[in-house]
Amino acid sequence: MAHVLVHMAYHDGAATSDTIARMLNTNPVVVRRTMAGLRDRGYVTSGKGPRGGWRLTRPLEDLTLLDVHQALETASVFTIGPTADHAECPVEHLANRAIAGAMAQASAALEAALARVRLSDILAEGQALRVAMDQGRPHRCPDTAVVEAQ
Amino acid sequence: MAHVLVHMAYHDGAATSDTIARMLNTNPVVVRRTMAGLRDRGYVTSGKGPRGGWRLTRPLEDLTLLDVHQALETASVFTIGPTADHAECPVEHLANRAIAGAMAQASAALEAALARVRLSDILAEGQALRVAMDQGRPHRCPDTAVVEAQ
DNA sequence: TGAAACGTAACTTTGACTATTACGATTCTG
DNA sequence: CAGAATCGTAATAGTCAAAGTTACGTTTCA
Repeated sequence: MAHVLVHMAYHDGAATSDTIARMLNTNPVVVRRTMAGLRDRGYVTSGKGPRGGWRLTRPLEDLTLLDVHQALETASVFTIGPTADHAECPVEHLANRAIAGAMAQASAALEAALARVRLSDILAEGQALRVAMDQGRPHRCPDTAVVEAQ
Repeated sequence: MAHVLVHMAYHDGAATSDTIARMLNTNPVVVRRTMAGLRDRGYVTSGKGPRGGWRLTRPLEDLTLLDVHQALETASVFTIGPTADHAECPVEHLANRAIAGAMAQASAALEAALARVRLSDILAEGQALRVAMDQGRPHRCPDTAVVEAQ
């Protein structure tokens, strides 16, 4: 999604779910479901009807990867974690607490790292690319020429 | 598994896959598959035949949660991560790099936190429990009386 | 020798996530 | 106003990896 938001910033007009779906090799309904999280937080707006679609409400400087992540987050970020096989076993309890503590530290580190990256920073490492996009020269995702065309 | 290893340390003789499976509410084959990772690293040994089963090869002081985690790790620890929808889109490339960087930092934090916890530390917070276990008074996982019995 | 264990391949089940279909509601344009 | 373009969302189906099962071979002890 970060990828999509960057494209949107350099794209005139709204981006339809259909267009974005092609960018992500997925389906417009999935895009709507996903973008809904961003809309709930006010980062984008959606419009119906012709000329409708999705628009950024703020510059890329004002969005961090953490913002995006939290807007989309559904479940835990980790594939591991404490279990509840025997909730009453005191050994398991203590083990779970130790593991949860480690995960909390990792989680905090992840959020801090994501918060450090503004979406505008993403292009910073690709100077040539940024210049091209600032000048309106269309950049295209392969196989989705539609996206930046128009 | 950390939970199981602690139990094993206070348990005379070997623990069979079947016994461990009951502790985890799972199946002996799954236990063997999982314990294999620990055996490969030399943290436990397995024996066949009567009196066979799993045994710790070292005291809990010499095992950290990181050791256990790395022994069992199969895939990524994260449920999120960079995609490869359009490998050739430079914007996606840069976005992926930024995300991968954040994940690497979180991953390092997780490993550091896990490394700080020795399995012997797990019982440290439950003094009364530790004393009971040190004195050989059987502690039992509910529904798995078998485990510490004998 | 026979029962107790592990080792492992093969197959099945489960569950979460993704994709699809369908249809209603809204909005723009001519 | 008609009609097409879009989003919103419920319901259903598909996908895939992890977990669970079954089956059977091998080893080891008494």
